[in-house]
Amino acid sequence: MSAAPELDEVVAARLRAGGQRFTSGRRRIVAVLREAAAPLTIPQVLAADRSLSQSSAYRNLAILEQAGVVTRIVTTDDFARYELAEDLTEHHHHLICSACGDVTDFSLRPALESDLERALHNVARRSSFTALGHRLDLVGRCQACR
Amino acid sequence: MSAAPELDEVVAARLRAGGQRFTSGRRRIVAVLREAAAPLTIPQVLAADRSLSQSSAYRNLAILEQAGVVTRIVTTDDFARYELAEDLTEHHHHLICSACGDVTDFSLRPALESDLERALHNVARRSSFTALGHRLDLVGRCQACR
DNA sequence: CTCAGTGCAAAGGATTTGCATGCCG
DNA sequence: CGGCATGCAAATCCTTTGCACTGAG
Repeated sequence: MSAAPELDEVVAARLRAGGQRFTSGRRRIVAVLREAAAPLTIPQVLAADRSLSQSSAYRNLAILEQAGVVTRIVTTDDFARYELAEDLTEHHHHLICSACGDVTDFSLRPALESDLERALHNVARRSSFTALGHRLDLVGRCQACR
Repeated sequence: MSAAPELDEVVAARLRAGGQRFTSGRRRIVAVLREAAAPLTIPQVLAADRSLSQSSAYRNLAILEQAGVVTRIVTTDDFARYELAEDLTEHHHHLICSACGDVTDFSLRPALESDLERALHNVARRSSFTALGHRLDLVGRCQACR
């Protein structure tokens, strides 16, 4: 056991709000994602905790996503990746390798970030969209795929 | 409106550069994408031009992507979407509906856009990544999905 | 003629689902 | 006890591929 006992509480609360339980399988998934430095594919999640079963992992990640606990991202390969929701960690962006689909995190200068935020708010207001958030990815080649 | 005959020439040139031909099937796909206001799924492309066959559409879009003529994007649903490459149109961003996966285009104030560009360049330089471009999406709900 | 491009049908593969069983509340 | 969660295996469905044929050069 380690850090952030509060994370578990927030997660439990969000699940409860959706009429869902914070079962041990879901707990283990959240634990894996918390330790990860970047979004993980489901095979990676399964590899990180062999006691998880594939179908339950898929099912539980879908439920955790609905509960607003995790976010699903899709890059260039055939695997979806999951990470903890931004408000459970910190706002950040992704460096995506266009060759292998792998992902690394990065952040922007706060000043620029808030300019961006403001501009996007205006865009959303002018459109018929209800904005929920934004996503900024830097696309390139990772060292391995260079 | 009519036409940009020059678009065809650029496309032909890029295909030739990769040792590929600009066949009629590929020509029809490019025509469909040129008319579209937003990225299209392959079913949408096929519906727009019934003379296209599914497997060739998949194959040709993959080839057009390699040739740098189109870009493949993935949103939240199960369908990949394609649009003409940015340098064949104009740099723009996407409003993505998190419910149905549909996409609309938008642009940013040029000043902000270039600040962003600069910042991302720095990020890339500091990482072990070779930057190829960036992607900024606004995620929300479209009018239809609420 | 040759070989890339095409279309059909069948295969591939990540993700989803049916069903019987186990466990939390 | 009742119902949701789980795990296995089978089904789903977008996408890819094998193969025979056609057409451009």
